[in-house]
Formats: sequence, structure tokens, C-alpha cells
Amino acid sequence: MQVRQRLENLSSALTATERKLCTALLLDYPYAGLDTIQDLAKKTSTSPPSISRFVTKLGFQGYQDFQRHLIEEIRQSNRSPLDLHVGDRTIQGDFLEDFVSRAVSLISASASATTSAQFERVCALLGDEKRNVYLIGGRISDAIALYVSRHLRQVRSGVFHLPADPEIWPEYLLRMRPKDVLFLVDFRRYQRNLSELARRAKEESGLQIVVLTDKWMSPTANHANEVFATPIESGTVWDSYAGAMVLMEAMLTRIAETNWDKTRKRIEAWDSLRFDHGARDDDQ
Amino acid sequence: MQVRQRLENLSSALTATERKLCTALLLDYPYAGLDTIQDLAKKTSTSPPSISRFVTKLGFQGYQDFQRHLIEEIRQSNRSPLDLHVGDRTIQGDFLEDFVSRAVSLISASASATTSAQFERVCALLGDEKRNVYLIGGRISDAIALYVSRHLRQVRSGVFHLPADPEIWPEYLLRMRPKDVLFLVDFRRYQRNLSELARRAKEESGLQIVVLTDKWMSPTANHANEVFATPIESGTVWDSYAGAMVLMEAMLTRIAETNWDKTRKRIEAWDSLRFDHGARDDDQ
DNA sequence: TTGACTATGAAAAAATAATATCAAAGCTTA
DNA sequence: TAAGCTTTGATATTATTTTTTCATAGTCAA
Repeated sequence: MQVRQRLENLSSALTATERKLCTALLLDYPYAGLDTIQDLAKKTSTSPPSISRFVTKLGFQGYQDFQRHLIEEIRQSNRSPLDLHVGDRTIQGDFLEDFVSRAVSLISASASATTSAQFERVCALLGDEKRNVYLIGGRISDAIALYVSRHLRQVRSGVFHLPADPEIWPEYLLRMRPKDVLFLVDFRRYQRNLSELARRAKEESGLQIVVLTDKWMSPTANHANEVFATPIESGTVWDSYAGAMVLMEAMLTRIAETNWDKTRKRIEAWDSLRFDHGARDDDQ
Repeated sequence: MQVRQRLENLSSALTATERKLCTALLLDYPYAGLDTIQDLAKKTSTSPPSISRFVTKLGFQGYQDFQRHLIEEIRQSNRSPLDLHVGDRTIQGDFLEDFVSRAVSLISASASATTSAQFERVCALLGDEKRNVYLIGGRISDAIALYVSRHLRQVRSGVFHLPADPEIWPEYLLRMRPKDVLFLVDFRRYQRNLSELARRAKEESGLQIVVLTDKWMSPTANHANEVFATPIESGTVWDSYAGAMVLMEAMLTRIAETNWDKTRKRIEAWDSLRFDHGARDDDQ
């Protein structure tokens, strides 16, 4: 029987340490198990005895026997590297596997819903340090806005994540200049106050507006210069923002790579200033 | 350099015994070299010292070093499509498309690094309304924690997203009870104050700790009852949290579907209470 | 044929790795 | 809260593996 399967079979009867080991073994399967018992213990912050007991529990004679099995598995599956992956699949509970395949199609779809010209335009816009960037999202989608703003701040200055409270927005509205960019994330159930914000920002300062939304198009999109529309229907009770997330990661990567020299210096400077006890800075 | 290549390079300068070894190694490459030195000696009718000398001659530190190299070669040759990208920084062809294919492999990998039993356990834990849930993440990964907490709050009560400022944490620490759950998101560059938080929370209230991290395992994981380890290497300048994100979405979906009746009622009640001008509530 | 050299493996030594033991810590249950 | 059970890693022990040492056998040139 595959080691992998034994892990799965036993996984309900594992102790905390054993679960840690199980996780580590699966994450870099099957190579993690080819380390010496000491190295593996160190990497997983457990101890050799625990590992020894664990593999016994899995039904092997000992650690070396366990390793021989792993090697044998590799050898067997070598004929087609795909075997390993196919093996992976069957082990997963249906739910996760199923969910992942849906997410994968969403992601592919959201990439193809974006033209590379548009993608490049937005990257250039957000990467342009002469423009301030203001970001905000809806109740849930603000997590994406936060993710983008935290990354963007590592690349450039002039990034402002608007607070949730609309009372404070005017303060930002007053600061916006025509060259600036307002980046809105708004998925369905759209929030009226966001499109209100977009309208007023456009009216008062005429800045560029970029909206990340779904195919039903948030009303915010009416005021937008650029719209990323990503599919979000996962066929489950929640919408999935995975497509949007990957699109944003692609965008952030593009921006950072385009200005890599500057980015690198900025991150280095940033690191040297980090409070090492790790107080996280607030997005103002 | 590949072991194979080293063998070929040296093949003209080999003694009789060494040629025998060379043949045996190539005949069942690379697995023959994964035997113990004694077994290999027996199979090739040579002796351990000869083999030891031979691998030294090939340029390795010793037999174990030689084996490590072989394992690394196998690992390389079984690389997933994702890994193949690593290294070539400059993405040619369509940037987006390429990025997406990397993300897809990350997502599949993070699903296969999680056993369904573990997945179910964590879902049950976070879905259990008798337990309060506290969430927080690192500087960037807090976006994920935020995403999870916003969703979770639609499903159940007793969800608290900790603020970034550690000064305020004690207030939450005092509230934590043994049955509660602390959900931490911490990807590399780990933040010391998060593991400090985990340690103190564990010490003072003995609650359950669930950690979402990467394969290098945040120090936070030492205090954890459950660890989700997801791959994050995108082969670009930033790590990608897409795998983690999808895993979280799967989890949230699972939780919502399990308690669907309650969830539906909760969302309906929530909607009727919404300030329609859409002031977003703060995660306290 | 001899002597100088190399190649080789048996045996011993060393290094390394794995497991058993045990005390302490953690968890459960009454 | 205490007693009893389980889990855990430090330490000690044992087992295994690898390398060194060294004597012998083989090879080649003179």
C-alpha cells in the first residue's frame, strides 16, 4: 500500500506531533521522508523517537524500512511522472478535490477575461509612482484590496488603503488629484456607498478609476476607466474570489518585476527599518 | 552536475572494479545508488571500500553525499509543471497565462498536502459555535485572515479578528477559553510577535490553535494543534497565496454547507439589518 | 624474476543513524 | 482538582553504515 494512503487511513488517529509529521511528509511527498530521521526531526521540530514511533504505527519495521518503501514507490511511479499526481488525486476527499477543480476553472476563466493590453495598462497605472493610489473594497472583498495595498506598499510610496468608515472618506477625497488612481474591489452584493465614493471621487478630482468586480458589473464600474471583470461563481454557497486573487497576484508580480531594481532597494530599506518584534504597520 | 555525467566523464580513467560499479549504477540509474553500500557491494561483487573510494573519485564527500545527490536528481526530474518554471524569472509569452498556470499547480499542490480528515477536523472546529474563534495574520497574510473572518461572521457568532497592534492583544488573551480556537495565518517572513501570541495564548488559556503557513513552517506551528501547510513558491518575486486562498474558500464553503440552515437564516437576518447605505462594520 | 607500484577487500574503527528507556509534561476523567 | 493515562523528547543504548587501515594479490617494466 502506498505510504500516502497509509497516512490518510491513519490520519484520524494521530496525535499532534504525528499530524505535524504527516503534514510535512505530504507537503513534500515523497522526498521529505528520504531525509535522515534527525534532519526530518529538526525540520518538523519534533524528535527522532517520535518519528520512529510514527513509522512503526504506519506499519513499517522502522525508519529504514519506511524509506525503502518510499524509494520503491518512486521507482514504480517513475515510468510516468504523472502517476504520482494521479495518485494524489484519488486520496483527496471528494470535497476538496472537487472544490479545487472548480477554482482552477475560475482562475483560467478570469485570465482569459482580461486582455493583455488592459492588463498592461493597469499595471503601468498602478506602478506609476507619480500617481497616488487609493484602495478600498466591499465588506468581504476588502480583503483583496488589503492584499493588494500591502504588496503595493512594498513596491512604491503613495499607497493609501481607505478605512471602512465612510465618515473618514472625505479626508481622502480632498487629497485626490487628477493623476491619481482609485482602485475599487466590489463583488456582488454591491455596496451602494462604494459607487457613491467612485462617483464623488470622479466628479471632484477626475482621477483614474480601476474596478475589480464580477461579470455582473458593480455599479461602480460606470465610473471606471478600467474594469477587471472576473468570474466568481463557484457553484457553492459562497462566491469564490480565487480568480480575482490570482489576477491581482499576477498584476502585483508584473509591477514588481517591471520596477525590480527600485522594488528591491525599497524592500531592503524596509527590512532594515522593521521593528523586529514585528509590530505590523497599520494601513493608515 | 548529474551523477550520470560524472560517470561518463570519468569512464576512461576507471579501474576494473570501478567499471563494474559504473555499469551497475547506469543499468538501474539512479536507483542502484540508493542501496546501502553493503548491498550494492554484494550485488556488484565488489566491496564497500571500493565503492566508497569510487564515489570520492566522482567528486562527492562520501557515499551519503552521493546518495543525497541522486535523490535530488530524482526530485528534479519529477518536477511538477510549477517547479519547471522556477528559475526562469523572465516570463516569456503571455504573462498572465503563464502566471495562471503556475497558480493552478500551487492550488493543486496545496490540496494534496491536506488530508481530508484534517480538513474535516478544522472545519468542525471553526464551525462549532460553542467555541469562540480568534483570527489574525502577518503583515500581508492578514488579508487572508480578514477574508476568513468576514465569511465566518456570516455563518456564526463569536468571531474576532485581532487588530494589528499587539498592545491590544492582552484584552483578547484574557477572553480566551480552553475550548476556543486561535486561527493564525503566517507565511514567510514570519513575524515573531505572532508566535509569541500563540505561545502566550496556549499557555494562558490552553485553547486550540490552527495555523495556516507554508512548508517552512512558521514557528507558530510549534504551538499548533492543526497545521495547514500550503506551497507558496510561485517562481516570481512574490510568494503566491493562491493555494492558501482556495484552501480557505473550500473550508468556508464546507463550514457554511454543513450548517446551511443556520447560515441561511443568519444571512437573511443580517441582510435585513444592513444599513443600506452600506457602512461596513469593523472587525473588532 | 624481481621490485615497485596499484588495486582490492577483510577487518577494525569511526561515524552516523535509529531505537529503547525513562522522566516530565500534557491531557482526561472522575 | 487530583489521579491516571497518554504523549513527548532528552538521554543512553544499540544497530547500522561508512570509512580507514592494512595485508595481499595483481600488474607492469626493467
